[in-house]
Amino acid sequence: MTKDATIAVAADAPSSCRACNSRLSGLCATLSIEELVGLSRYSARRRLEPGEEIIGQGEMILTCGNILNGVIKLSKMTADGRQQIVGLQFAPHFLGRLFAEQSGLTAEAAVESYVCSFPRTAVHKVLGDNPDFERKLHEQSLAELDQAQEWMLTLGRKSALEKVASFLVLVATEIDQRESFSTSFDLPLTRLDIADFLGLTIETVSRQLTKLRKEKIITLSGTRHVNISAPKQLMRLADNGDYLK
Amino acid sequence: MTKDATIAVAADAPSSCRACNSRLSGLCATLSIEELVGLSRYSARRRLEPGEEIIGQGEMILTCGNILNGVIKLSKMTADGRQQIVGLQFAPHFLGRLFAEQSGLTAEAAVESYVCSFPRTAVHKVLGDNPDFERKLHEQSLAELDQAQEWMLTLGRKSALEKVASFLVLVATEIDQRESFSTSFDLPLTRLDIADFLGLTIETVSRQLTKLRKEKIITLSGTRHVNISAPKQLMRLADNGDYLK
DNA sequence: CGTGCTATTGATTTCACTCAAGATTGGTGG
DNA sequence: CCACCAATCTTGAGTGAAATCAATAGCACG
Repeated sequence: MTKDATIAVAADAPSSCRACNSRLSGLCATLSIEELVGLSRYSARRRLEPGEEIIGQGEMILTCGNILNGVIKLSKMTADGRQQIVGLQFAPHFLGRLFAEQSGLTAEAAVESYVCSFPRTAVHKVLGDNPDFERKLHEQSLAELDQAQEWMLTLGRKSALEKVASFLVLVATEIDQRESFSTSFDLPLTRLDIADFLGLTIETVSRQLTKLRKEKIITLSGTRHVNISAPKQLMRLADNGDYLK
Repeated sequence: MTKDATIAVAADAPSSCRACNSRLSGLCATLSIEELVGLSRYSARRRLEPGEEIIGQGEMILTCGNILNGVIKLSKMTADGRQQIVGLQFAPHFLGRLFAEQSGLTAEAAVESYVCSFPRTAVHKVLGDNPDFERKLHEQSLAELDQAQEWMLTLGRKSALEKVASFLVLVATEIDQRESFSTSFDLPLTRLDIADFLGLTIETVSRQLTKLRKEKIITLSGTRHVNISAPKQLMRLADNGDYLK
């Protein structure tokens, strides 16, 4: 293939992919133009309402895809209905287990979200041909494992106040791809979701937020918007709360 | 290569690999004889005392390897010294992050253990050449993620009694490669380790074990040996404890 | 057999949960 | 535009499960 041909083909990148963050920094960055075109033939952009389910615990996995925008929560339930959120996924995360038949957890939109989804089989094909793709996917899985293990420390060993601080730091870090730490943002979760993520009750979450507000570490406007006025203190509290009781 | 040559080479499998479970069902099952011979040149069998550290949180990752025997605990600590065990690894699990420079956690032997370790660089070489190897490693990472997420549910939403039951079920399931559920085994962890795994204190762990003993679900001999007399009840309790208060 | 470590048991405290009102909020229709 | 409504969130009072503090008991080692 000549250099000119390459440029000509590059111009043929699917229009929907050109402005996409997954193409820039996500999984799609590992794809050739040909693979991208091939995949995009089967792709579907989908809008998800808050609370709308992508897949339920125990269901067959038929699709996978990139988060374009929004926040997806992954959760598990006990037999008697207690719920735990085991992961929050932000753009441009790739969703979907390519090697499993059944989903071990429920994935649903926490807020209005957009995903670019593919049939599992189409992605499977790329996986065999493109080692970079599998590598990137593998690295993403390992990053997810790191986050899960970090969160185990939070769930098992931190106080309620530290848990809420840890949650705010997590959201501040992940909510906006363009910033490494946002000091002003809307919470992507309701109080109930936050409680299910932290292993607490909504009342306890509310009390800890009030405490952070009274300590002038954050300000709240409405029920969703957070301003972090003392990021350093919040981060210290998230790691271990011994400087403030 | 002729068939005879293949057989001749097969006979040349390193003697230390012939009886090894990793070769049978672990990561080494994906290696060719040549790769196996190549790697085994750099491999070292190492004995670990209980409590002996393989790598500490924040240290450089220089080696990786298979667990031949024993149990390795992975843990994290907060700035002020609270500890959480974030994973237990049994044979023939492969240990070591091949894509990270620094370890995010501490890995140490819970009981006397044997590992077959390699320089990271040697394994990295195989990784580039052998897609099956990366696939297997990736699948192992995903299994680890599943376990971590399952444990998040345990940490966040289960009572102390349910947590201890969940731990016993986990050990019964993993301790012996030859059995899918052992009803008689030695605990690989001290009470302190169990507490650090479950996000509890040693006193609470002890009280819950006593409760299980009094309910005739388990019997204890000495401080380490457990007999599960009512596996069904224990499993029910591990999922959710509403049948026994 | 001590001796030291690990585990159990008991008494008390504390933090987060439960139960119970209210207060905001944001959405809807008069 | 404003009043009302349902849902979500906050606050308060009391309870309870697990933590803490404090002995005691069991076990494994020399």
